[in-house]
Amino acid sequence: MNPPAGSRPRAAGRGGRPAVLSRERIVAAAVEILDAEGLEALTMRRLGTRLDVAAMSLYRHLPNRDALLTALVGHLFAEAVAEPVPAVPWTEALRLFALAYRRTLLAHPDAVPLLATHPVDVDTGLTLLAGLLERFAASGVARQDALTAVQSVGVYVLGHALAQVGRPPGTRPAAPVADPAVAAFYDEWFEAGLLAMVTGFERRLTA
Amino acid sequence: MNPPAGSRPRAAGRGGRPAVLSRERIVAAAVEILDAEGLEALTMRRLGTRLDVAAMSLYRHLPNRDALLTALVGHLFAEAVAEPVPAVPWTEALRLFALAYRRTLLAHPDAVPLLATHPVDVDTGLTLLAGLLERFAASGVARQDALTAVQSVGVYVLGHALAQVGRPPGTRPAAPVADPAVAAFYDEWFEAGLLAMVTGFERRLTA
DNA sequence: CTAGTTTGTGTACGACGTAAGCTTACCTTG
DNA sequence: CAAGGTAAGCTTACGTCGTACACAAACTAG
Repeated sequence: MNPPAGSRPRAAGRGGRPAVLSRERIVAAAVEILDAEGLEALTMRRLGTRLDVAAMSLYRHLPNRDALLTALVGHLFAEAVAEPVPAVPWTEALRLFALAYRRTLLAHPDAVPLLATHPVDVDTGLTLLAGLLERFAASGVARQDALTAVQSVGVYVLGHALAQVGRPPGTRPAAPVADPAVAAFYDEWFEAGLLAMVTGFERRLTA
Repeated sequence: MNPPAGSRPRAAGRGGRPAVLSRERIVAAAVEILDAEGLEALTMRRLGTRLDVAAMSLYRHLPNRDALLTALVGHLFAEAVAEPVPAVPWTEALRLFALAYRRTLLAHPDAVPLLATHPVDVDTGLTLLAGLLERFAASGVARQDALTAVQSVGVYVLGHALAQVGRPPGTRPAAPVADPAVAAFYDEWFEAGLLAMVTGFERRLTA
């Protein structure tokens, strides 16, 4: 999926010093730091060190730290909904979306507050969700109603993940909630809320 | 509700310099700064200035900034669910909770990311929601099911508010979304998701 | 070789959270 | 009233953060 290590992203423009950095490389390194050490460790200097580069060099590719976080959010959201949507009824597709989104969020617990704070660009989001929206269209559900259902579920998944990964203060290790009983509790709660919402929409949107 | 301005919170202990500060006064000032100038402006120095006090004085009442934010969250959540719960069926009480919670969140848009990041202490939260939970009990709904429903709705409300107040970068004024068409869009979306969830739970929890 | 262009670097500034020790203003005891 | 105790607020200082600005390096085109 990546070019062989050692190759360099060739700029489109003509001359100039060859770039050792790129937006993607920066974002990927940011995700690694985030997963390994948490949000507080994700500073420009630390990220520079990780990439063997001065902190200021990052600003050639991103206008500021907030843009980095936004890019990171987009990256993770794309990862979450990357799988193609199978040809199933929209209720099932909606469930699959919720599960995949949640799986990604829980795989990157320290990113969840970022998803909450830096909303995914709406146009980008809708493009990524085109496959899902098509399942609604295939059943004759109006686009507006489909958007409402998808957004509502998305918002529920994010909110639920926030509740699950939220720790009192800055408890770092951010234990992956090794305790299986706790995990089961959240799983069941998640399922119940999701089921309620999906069946609620199903009743409303099917004639 | 407040003692006449000028009175000072008398400490319980014996001697000592009279306190001009108190946790409540600090939290109240923090809310004012947050509403007027946003989260970024809510620094310890700025808060000190607002209270005519050195920044370090705040640390006599709070261990660190994060504790301030947590206290602020608790304050707002309590404000949100302060109203007594009327003797209505749980489906209606659940709707009322959702509306009141959302109203508070939208009244303090810059606090929404904080609510997302600093979870309300669960025991405190359940105490504040006792009236609501009692409506479920009155209909014979098991406590566990009631908790699931309430938490699910709470999570949905918060997630929805995040989506509504979330701005691209650090767009400050944080316009109260003066545009009524935009507000109506979010209102309708909110209602649709809430209705789906409540009716979904209703079908499951009523024999 | 020279000029042009892009990328990475070094230095520096202002703001932040907050640790440590000092001062102030009250109460109690004599 | 004087002396001591004690809690609240203040001053100073440190380390870290994001990032502005001017410069050096590494390439391509002529």
